[in-house]
Amino acid sequence: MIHFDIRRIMEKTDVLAALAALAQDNRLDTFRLLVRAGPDGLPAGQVAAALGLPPNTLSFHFDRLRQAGLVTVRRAGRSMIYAARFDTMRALLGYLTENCCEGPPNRCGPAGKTGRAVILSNKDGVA
Amino acid sequence: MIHFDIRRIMEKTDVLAALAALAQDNRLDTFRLLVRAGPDGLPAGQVAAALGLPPNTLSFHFDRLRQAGLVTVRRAGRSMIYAARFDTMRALLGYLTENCCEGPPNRCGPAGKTGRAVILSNKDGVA
DNA sequence: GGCTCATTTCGACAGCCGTGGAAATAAATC
DNA sequence: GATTTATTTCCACGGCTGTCGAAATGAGCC
Repeated sequence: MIHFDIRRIMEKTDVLAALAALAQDNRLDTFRLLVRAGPDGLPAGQVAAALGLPPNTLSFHFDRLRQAGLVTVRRAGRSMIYAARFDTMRALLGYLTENCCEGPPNRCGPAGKTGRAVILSNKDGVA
Repeated sequence: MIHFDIRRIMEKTDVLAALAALAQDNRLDTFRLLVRAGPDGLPAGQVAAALGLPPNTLSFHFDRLRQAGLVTVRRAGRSMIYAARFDTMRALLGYLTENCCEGPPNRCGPAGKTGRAVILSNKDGVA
């Protein structure tokens, strides 16, 4: 049996756009909300209400997310319905895993397995 | 048998910092280079040479990466040696997978399995 | 101590970002 | 067509970002 795995590898420029889109408080919240909402998405107003953002500000952020390929829009009556694009998110994770997690050898397999403790938030970054 | 999986979950603020740190051309390049270099890291000058960046500019970016917890520094003679922090990267991927990839149900399992094609870079984001 | 090499800090600058008020557009409802 | 509702576009503003020249720091070497 043959698998069609015709999946375009994400270009670095796309990755940068997606990262920049998610690297903002309100946008990350927005995207997470859409993710939880699933593929049917949510009307803009509902997101605005949930996050307590003025509609024009939110519109600005939606535009960023859309240009980064992280959400889709469709119109339903007078509402604009935004939905997360899981394919892009998956591609982003793929890129990060492949390019930013594997020295030789892969250092980003599931962490728990080895029983090694992972201490985070060492802001100084001094070893 | 008992596993010690004592791993601090990344806070949203840490996630934002890491995303912002990676969402920049030169910094993403820098980090990828360090990842490929593995846990021994690379002296700053070597990175500067590889990427063709003036040393002060690179220093600026290293600082961002360090504050985001994505790299460590140690001094060796007169060189500063930077190394990628795989634990942070792993935590970031964990956060993104959990918070930005699972609607109900998880939509970010490995893509190829279903044979579904994944078309990317639809900049318009119109379905 | 003086000299050189590696890197960081300082200071300045143009440009992008996030925000929100006000006006414009788009669609339903009467 | 007029009104209401949902959302976007326009505009302006303060603040942060990325860059780089110039000076400062730090470490090895003679």
